Amino acid sequence: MDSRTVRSKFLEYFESHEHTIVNSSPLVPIGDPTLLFANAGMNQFKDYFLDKAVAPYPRAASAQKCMRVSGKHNDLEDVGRDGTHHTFFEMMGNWSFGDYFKRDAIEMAWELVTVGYGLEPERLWASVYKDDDEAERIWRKILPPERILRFGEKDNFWEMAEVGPCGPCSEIHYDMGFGEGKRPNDPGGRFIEIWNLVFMQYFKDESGVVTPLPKQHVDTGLGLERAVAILQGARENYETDLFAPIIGKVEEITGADFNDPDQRMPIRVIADHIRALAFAIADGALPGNEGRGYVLRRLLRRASRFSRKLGHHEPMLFELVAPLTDKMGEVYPELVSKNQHIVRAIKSEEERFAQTLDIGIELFQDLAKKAAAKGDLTIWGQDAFKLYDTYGFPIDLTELMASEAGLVVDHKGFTKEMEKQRERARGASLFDVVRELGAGEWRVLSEGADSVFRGYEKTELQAKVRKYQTAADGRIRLILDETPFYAESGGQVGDTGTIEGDGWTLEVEDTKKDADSVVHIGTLKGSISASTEVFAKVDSGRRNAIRRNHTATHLLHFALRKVIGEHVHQGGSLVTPDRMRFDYTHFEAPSELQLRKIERIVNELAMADIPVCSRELAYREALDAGAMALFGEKYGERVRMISIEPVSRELCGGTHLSRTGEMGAFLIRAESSVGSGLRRIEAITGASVLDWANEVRGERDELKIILKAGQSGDLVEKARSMVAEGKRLEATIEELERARTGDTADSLLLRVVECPTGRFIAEKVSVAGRDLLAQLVDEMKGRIGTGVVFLLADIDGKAAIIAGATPDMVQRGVSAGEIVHGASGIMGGSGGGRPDFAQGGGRDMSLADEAVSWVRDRLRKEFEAR
RNA sequence: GGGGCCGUAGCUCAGUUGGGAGAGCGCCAGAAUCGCACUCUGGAGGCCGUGGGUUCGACUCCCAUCGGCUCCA
Repeated sequence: MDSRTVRSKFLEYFESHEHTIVNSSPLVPIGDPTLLFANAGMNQFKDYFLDKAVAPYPRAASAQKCMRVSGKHNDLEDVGRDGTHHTFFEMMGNWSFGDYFKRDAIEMAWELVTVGYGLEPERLWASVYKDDDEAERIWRKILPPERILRFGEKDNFWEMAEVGPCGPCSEIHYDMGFGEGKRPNDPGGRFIEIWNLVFMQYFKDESGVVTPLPKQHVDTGLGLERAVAILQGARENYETDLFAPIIGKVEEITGADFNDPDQRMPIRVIADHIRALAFAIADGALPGNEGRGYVLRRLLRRASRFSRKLGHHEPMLFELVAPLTDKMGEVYPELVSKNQHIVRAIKSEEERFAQTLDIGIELFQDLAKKAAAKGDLTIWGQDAFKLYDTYGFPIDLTELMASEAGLVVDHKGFTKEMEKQRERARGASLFDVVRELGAGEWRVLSEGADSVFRGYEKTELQAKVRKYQTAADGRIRLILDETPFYAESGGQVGDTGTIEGDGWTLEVEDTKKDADSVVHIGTLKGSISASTEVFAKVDSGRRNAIRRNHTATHLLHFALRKVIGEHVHQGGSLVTPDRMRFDYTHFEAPSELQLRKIERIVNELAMADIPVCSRELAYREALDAGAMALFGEKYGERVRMISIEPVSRELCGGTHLSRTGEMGAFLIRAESSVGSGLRRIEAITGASVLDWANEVRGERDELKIILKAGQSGDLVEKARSMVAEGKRLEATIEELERARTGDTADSLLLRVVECPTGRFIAEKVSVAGRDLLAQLVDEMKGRIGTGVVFLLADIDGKAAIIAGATPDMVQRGVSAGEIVHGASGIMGGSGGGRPDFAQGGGRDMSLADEAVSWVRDRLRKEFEAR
């Protein structure tokens, strides 16, 4: 049975049992900051279990893309060591939202496993939580009692977090028939857990007290890779049809052999990581240096290191995208549509890593040389850590290179440094959590459904207050039964406006979403009374500006694809009343010409004054109609499609114009790079364009006046000639200064003081700059042949002092530095330098003569002494 | 979110207690050649990322900011 059949059998089975089949949510979760990547089938249903939202269907089933690379579920280090751990995998599951419970869940699972998948019942075992008699009773009707086992919290009790829904679970285990172990949960690999059924029936509060939930849910998980391995009789997950094409390609490129025990682990790692990378990138993530991007970077580097272990030093991971896409592209079409993007992202990251390695190797060789010079055979932990921490050079590579050079790495020191680094990061992140606390209790004023959004039709309406609370910063958070306020979502900022009640007004400064509720946040004038009737009014001028910018993003999206190419996809956007920001996938900066073209297309579409239609329909129906769904965005069953025919159909919950003509005008203000493969356009519409034009016009008019270009004069030509003139003048001044310095030099020659053992000049001169003074000192040194030159000049009200001594004088012990030091000290400054050339300065020019005469006295004495 | 490192000529980089901005490659011109390459000679090209501060004086020290790399969360 191939993997596709395993997956489709699962979904078809539950579909035939009244389950709604739900698409996998993207790996990159939006609207859940607690999660780096989707890591379980239930992620997208979390709000239903937490009772924050009502499930639109009583039962559901899905095959969910998952990644476990950080946090509680971190399988990264185990990947490759055995045949069962993965960073990326698919989790199949079925759910009941307050519908069926233990009996149906167990019976359906059993039927699918034995009848649907045809596993021998004799090889199956069940486990239940030690206190769950109900589950055991149900199993007893299916299995002999000796194959039903009870386990404690560790194996058979599930909780979402420290606080939240929890409950016992029951697992189905399969006896592989080989390997060690006598019964499930024994080490040795003979028994494999294939399906975990979680029965959510309790709620655990802060103090650890467990109370029954009003509604009982079921959450199950059956790992696809594991199921496929069992059904194909494979010894491990990597020997199934899911991985075979990828491994085949690795063998082809590197010449390695998966059956060679030494090469098995590297190949597993590569095959696993490429799947995680490709799927994550397809869902909108990119390798980078923080957050989920950083996880991807680490995955890629780990895979790349292992490909080097196989003796392959060129980028190769990107070539594995093709076999993966062939295998899974039909089920996950994003692999196909983003193919080019995925390949390029991976390839460029591989190249970047190669560069990092090159730099690291050089640094390592420096270290090795230094160690050798000291006769020390150790690479110290601090150095190894610096190599790792600052330059990203992998520690295992440092160790490898060290042993090749006959050196040892101070492993203890390295771990110590690493631990220090962890402590720092932990200490810092704890701080954040504290700040989140401190919001007051909710005060409930009326019961019933809340936050029905009316903002598509109206900007003001009569409403009822449901509840409110005081936030930590003293602002009020308020929820209505229905509202015209749009809550921040899909890049569009929240509305502002007012909510007026009986004797009070809330100035709404921001509107946000909490699960399905619309929270109005603002400052309160007066105090909220018991009467719940209010009048809610959105700042409609601001809203209109937002609508213009939002519709513009859709048109821009179209124009970008038309001018730059179909591979362009929206990566994210920000829509505010003042401007819009649009991130898109592309690998190089568009040319000025392309940008002008894009701008023109959007403006032409605005001038064509096309109607903007919105329609609510089923998600699948919308996709069939060719609507563009953005990756990274979570969609419900019913979606809103915004269409501007014939150029644009997008799923979007935002507020839009009714006709494109209302946009007025569209202007691109900036185009820049956000990161590799992602670029950003910032643009404005409507009156903002006029404001911009006026600003530019104002500047132009001012320039005309300043440059005296007149009404008809050519501003550019004028500016050009002025700059040229400026350059010419600078050159002339420099020449004149130099000539004057020359003159000064001539006249200084007349002021040379002759002593029996040499001569010197100590004078106050007038030059324009410090560098000219230095030149003059050099010049004079040359002219007097042997002796000392001391010059002082007024530069911007402060004294610049420079002295020089000819080499023979230096040999005789004269120090220009000491002279400058003394002279500058007199003038309230300081200075120093080399014996042959020194400079300094003073604050008080009125002491110049005093300083000069001090120098003369000192030099006279020195010359007499020698 | 918390650290570390780096921003100097078109490119790769040097710049040693704060004291006159450098090298190699590339570019331009000249010499040599029938011509090209090599070679030799000369030259152009720098707000030392940006903005503050300390100082007589900052590429150098301090603070902020922007950009790149990197580690931890």
